[in-house]
Amino acid sequence: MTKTRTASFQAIKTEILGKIKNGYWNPGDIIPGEESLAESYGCSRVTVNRALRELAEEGFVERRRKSGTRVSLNTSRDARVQIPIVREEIENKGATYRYELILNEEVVAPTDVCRKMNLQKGVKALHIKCLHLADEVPYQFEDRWINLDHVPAARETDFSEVSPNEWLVRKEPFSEAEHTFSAMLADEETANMLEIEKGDALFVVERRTWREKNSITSVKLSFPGASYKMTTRG
Amino acid sequence: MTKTRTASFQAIKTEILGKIKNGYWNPGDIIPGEESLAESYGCSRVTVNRALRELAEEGFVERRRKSGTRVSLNTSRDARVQIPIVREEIENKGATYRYELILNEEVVAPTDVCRKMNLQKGVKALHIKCLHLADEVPYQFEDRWINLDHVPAARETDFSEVSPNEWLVRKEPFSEAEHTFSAMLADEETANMLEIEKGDALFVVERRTWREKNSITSVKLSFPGASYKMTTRG
DNA sequence: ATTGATATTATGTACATACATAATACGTCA
DNA sequence: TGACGTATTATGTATGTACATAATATCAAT
Repeated sequence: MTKTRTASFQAIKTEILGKIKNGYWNPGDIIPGEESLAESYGCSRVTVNRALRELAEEGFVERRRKSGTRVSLNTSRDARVQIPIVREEIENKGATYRYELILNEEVVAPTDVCRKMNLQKGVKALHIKCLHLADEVPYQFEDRWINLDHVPAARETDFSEVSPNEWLVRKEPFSEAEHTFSAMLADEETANMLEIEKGDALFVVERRTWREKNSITSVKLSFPGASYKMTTRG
Repeated sequence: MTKTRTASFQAIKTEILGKIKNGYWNPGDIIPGEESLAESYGCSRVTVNRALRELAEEGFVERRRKSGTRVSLNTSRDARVQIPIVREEIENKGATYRYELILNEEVVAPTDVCRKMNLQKGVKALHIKCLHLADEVPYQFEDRWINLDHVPAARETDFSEVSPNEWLVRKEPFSEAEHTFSAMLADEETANMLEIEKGDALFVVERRTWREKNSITSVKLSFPGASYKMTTRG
């Protein structure tokens, strides 16, 4: 058992993580208790506790009272994806952002939208279509529905100036969201908008947004598959 | 300022999060210091510290010494994606998993693979292609390269029995990975393998795996875009 | 044997306290 | 005015202590 000089929870974290990564402890193995680790690292149990707690949050170990701490069996991988605001994504690439409103009307929501947004059948909702361009090249086509019951202010908003996404982010900053990624072939409308061929590949992100169980918006974002990639960090 | 009865860091977390979500504190606002919160919640500063620290980790607030804690401007959204092992993904759907090895040869890696895996030009690597089926229907086509310098044991492994992914997960459980998602059109080989048409949409996950800066493997996983969706939790 | 009460144990949380550290504010000196 | 050192301040971390809680182990009663 190696002994470290300093006794910071960070150092202990990396120390333990190292032993996990280099196979000193294998998946499924039980690692020593907090008390005993504290002693061998020459620090208090609380410090070891924090190190182990964070390692558990990060998925390296699993902890159970009475049983102890064991190295995770690590069956699935967790990846964090950052889903930026289009404008920032484009500007970060050094390109000029432009936004174009295509459609903005209050209509009865179709069945699939009602289902996704938990709407009563026959209820009207705000339907918005718009296009985001990078250096005048179509970058993302957005097809959105907004629940007017929970976001009535959307009715009086001029979406030819602000994109609905940025408006909503400011209006409902801390809503919950679910994202779905998929690939599909471009239909005629989307192809026209993105200036690609019908039948080209699309990378599609669908996002549903809620605030305290109340559906706020549902949006389908289409990217030209040939040029778009989404990468995880870490 | 509402006063909670119990003084647990969890309760304080939800209390503060509530005030952020319902707009009592807006993005950019500074929230009271730990000391003052501790007093108003009737607990110690350490407890408030933990609540705020976790809120910061979760992205709701940003903290800086001396300046204090402020509500995040929340410009981009973070989503966590779970990338499961194919076999488990299929079995969790209640389908029967089958695996088929298509190709397994040690050859000179092409330029793009060398670049991705940081290999010397002209170096040999292990090239594996295989297919994962759910109830005998092709589900995922896998095209993988393994760095034999860092995983020499792969040379003597019989990949007709174990899939390379599962073998690697057991061999190198805590490696780092980078994932890239994209959409493309199926080429002839992939279409044949997945029993779809050439030109159909593919959802593609590319994963590069490292262990302490050493490239281990690089894999391209292709799913029929029409049937595959990947969804985030939380 | 099965059940149920009880002891044991490892982790989980809380607190008072102390010191560390980063960033800002401020006042002095040139 | 501007540069630089110092005080101030809010967060960051560490420790000893205490009690809470969940899960297992143990043992007695039926």
